[in-house]
Amino acid sequence: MTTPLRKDAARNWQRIVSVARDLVDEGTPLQLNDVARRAGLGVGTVYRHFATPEALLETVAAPCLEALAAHGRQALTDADPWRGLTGFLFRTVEAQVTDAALPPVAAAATDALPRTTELKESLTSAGATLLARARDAEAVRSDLAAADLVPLMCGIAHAVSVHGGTPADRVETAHRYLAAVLEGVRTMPRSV
Amino acid sequence: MTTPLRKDAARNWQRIVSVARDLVDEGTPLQLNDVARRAGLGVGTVYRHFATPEALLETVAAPCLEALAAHGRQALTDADPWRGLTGFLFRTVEAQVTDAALPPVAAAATDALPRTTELKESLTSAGATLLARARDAEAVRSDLAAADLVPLMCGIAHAVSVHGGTPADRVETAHRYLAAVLEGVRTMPRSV
Amino acid sequence: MTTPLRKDAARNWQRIVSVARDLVDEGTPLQLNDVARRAGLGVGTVYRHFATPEALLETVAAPCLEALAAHGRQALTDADPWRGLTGFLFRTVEAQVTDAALPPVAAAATDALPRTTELKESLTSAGATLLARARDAEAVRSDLAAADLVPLMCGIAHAVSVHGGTPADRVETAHRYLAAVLEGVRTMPRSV
Amino acid sequence: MTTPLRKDAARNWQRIVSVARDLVDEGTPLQLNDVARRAGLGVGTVYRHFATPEALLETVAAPCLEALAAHGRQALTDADPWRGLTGFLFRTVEAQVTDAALPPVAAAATDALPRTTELKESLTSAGATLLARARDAEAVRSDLAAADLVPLMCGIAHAVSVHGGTPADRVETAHRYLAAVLEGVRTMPRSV
DNA sequence: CATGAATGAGCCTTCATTCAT
DNA sequence: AATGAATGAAGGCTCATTCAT
Repeated sequence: MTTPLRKDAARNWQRIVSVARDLVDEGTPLQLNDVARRAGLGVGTVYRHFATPEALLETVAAPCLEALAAHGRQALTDADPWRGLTGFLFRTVEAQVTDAALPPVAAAATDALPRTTELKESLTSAGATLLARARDAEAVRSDLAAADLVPLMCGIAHAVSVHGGTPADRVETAHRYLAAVLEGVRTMPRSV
Repeated sequence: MTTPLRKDAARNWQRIVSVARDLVDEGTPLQLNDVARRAGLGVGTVYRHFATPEALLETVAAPCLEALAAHGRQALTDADPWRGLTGFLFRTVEAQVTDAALPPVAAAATDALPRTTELKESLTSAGATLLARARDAEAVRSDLAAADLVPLMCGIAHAVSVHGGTPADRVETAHRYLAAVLEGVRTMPRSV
Repeated sequence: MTTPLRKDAARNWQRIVSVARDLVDEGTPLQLNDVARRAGLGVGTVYRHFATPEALLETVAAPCLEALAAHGRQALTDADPWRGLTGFLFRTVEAQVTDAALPPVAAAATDALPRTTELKESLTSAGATLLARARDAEAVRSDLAAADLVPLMCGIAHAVSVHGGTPADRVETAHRYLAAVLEGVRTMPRSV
Repeated sequence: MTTPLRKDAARNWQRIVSVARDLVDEGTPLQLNDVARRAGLGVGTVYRHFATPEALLETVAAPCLEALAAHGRQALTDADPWRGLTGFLFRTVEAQVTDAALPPVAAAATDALPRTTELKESLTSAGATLLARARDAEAVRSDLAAADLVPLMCGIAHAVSVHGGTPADRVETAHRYLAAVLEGVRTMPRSV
């Protein structure tokens, strides 16, 4: 994709992202100066790699977005449209409540990195296709639009964080909330 | 409740709250210095009345919370438990997407003012009672807990804000999302 | 003019201006943080009084501009138009080479403080009137425009600073340069 | 003079100077990092060729200084000492208001490159000789010293920049100002 | 009670220069 | 010779909060 970094630069890049990951995990707001200090690097180095906190956050979130996108592609091969859609959405909310880097990236209207935009578009389009298939199979009510999927996932993630609890609780809560929403938008009575 | 304010103090209190309301409405972050300047008062005066920005925000949100609480009390008198519950929840989400002061207050784990805690408890308990009645009437699935109501309302409000749109759009979107969730938690065969 | 400052605020204001005066005199660039440190005040205090370095510099320059403006008004009463004009211009260049705060303020296209604009306009208009009188008395060539006076004063001041020398030298050099220019723009052969 | 550069090094040198010329022309401050980026070269390469921004600026200014020096030599051959002197000075101010690289180089008390010092000395000495001849011919007042020529040219250029206007205006203004000064230092009764 | 000046930690960002690759 | 990553001092500015008047 991009020019490969020099070995030492790559090591610093990794160190920065790793420190940022830790900060995100402990709920500390990402501040580039702070990251630099913790990584034992000059501020300038951090700024060279990541022009803004958002760019760094998106980089931290990227692997998880990649994994979701991969899952999205795979879900499209599912023979059962409903199962494909719901499986994808469960994974998505799980990711959102599990990885603190995701919610702000998912909710942001504009992205700092083109790669983030690509990934988000990939996810959006996977969701849209999965939804269209489920609708074609008459498994989903017609008043659920593709444009509602991202907001709903963000909403559920937010609901979970308001609910609180341990990480394990949170995953379980996310499942319950998503199940309720899915129950509300599916066509046929069936068990999830 | 509290010691009545001297007339001039009361006027200042009003002026501060009114300025804060305007700031909230225009999406400006509440800064007490800023409020003081716009109100034509000294910072100290503002601090005397409101120890923190949160306290001021809660004061701004209070009337709306009062109204919701009143509606909650009234909903308890509804002969139809399902209608009572859903009416209350629709009002609640409407308020959240309509008044920018509410979402942060609703989602906060701790309150700056005792009055806010009272009001939130009042709402929570109204919701719990309405839910219990609906469940007793077998209108609602048993896996929806009282502790889920607030998170779900916050989640829907957040989903709406991610979705975006004009204020009117937002109300409509909030209705759709709440309708989906309610559809997912009700017991009876759907009517739409 | 403006609301009188509280006594302590006035003392800080004075201290800031005085520190700034010293910095200007020793040729140090005006930096508000620096001023704050030297004045033993918080940065915020300096920023409260002077929003930008330019505002502070203009404040430092103001007394000198006031004095020039006063001289300008007095020069208008001189019975000899040529003497009025040249006296005013000599004072002006003297000030420019004597007070390091003046050249940047005089050359700036836009001012930070309204008061500065007023003073500069006052000087400009005094110069214009003095020039018009001298021209009416046929003491000055008609191709010297009012709009040339400020540039010429700035130019002479700059020439002097390029020439260098002790402060006393500089005043003398300024006189020589101005004398040459005046010799070039006057109508009648006469000694300055 | 210097060791001849390898062909690629020479190409880089050219590229750097050319980029710097563009930056100067568009009024952008010369920053070596910036130059490197625009030239598609490493910073190190730029630093190898030009140790400081001043050295680069002087290199950019050099051709123009060379041309002036050449004109100075030629002016010495003019049969009319006054015409030789004034022609030289007109050229000089024109260059100063036309080429943004010159004023800072001309006004600097110390040079980064020996070559610059040579060129400036060449110009200074040409001016001194032209002035001496004009004085010998009694075309110029005796109180104008050789050491005044550079300051006066710099002063006029500065006056022009304070006056402002389009490039064409500026040349015309420069002519007027120089004409006034010359008028003030010449011995003969005026013709203009 | 009201005032608003003062505080200063804290964050952001730039850029001249060095030096490992 | 060329590269460009790294450095980190330096400067800019904001804002929540205190406290003398």
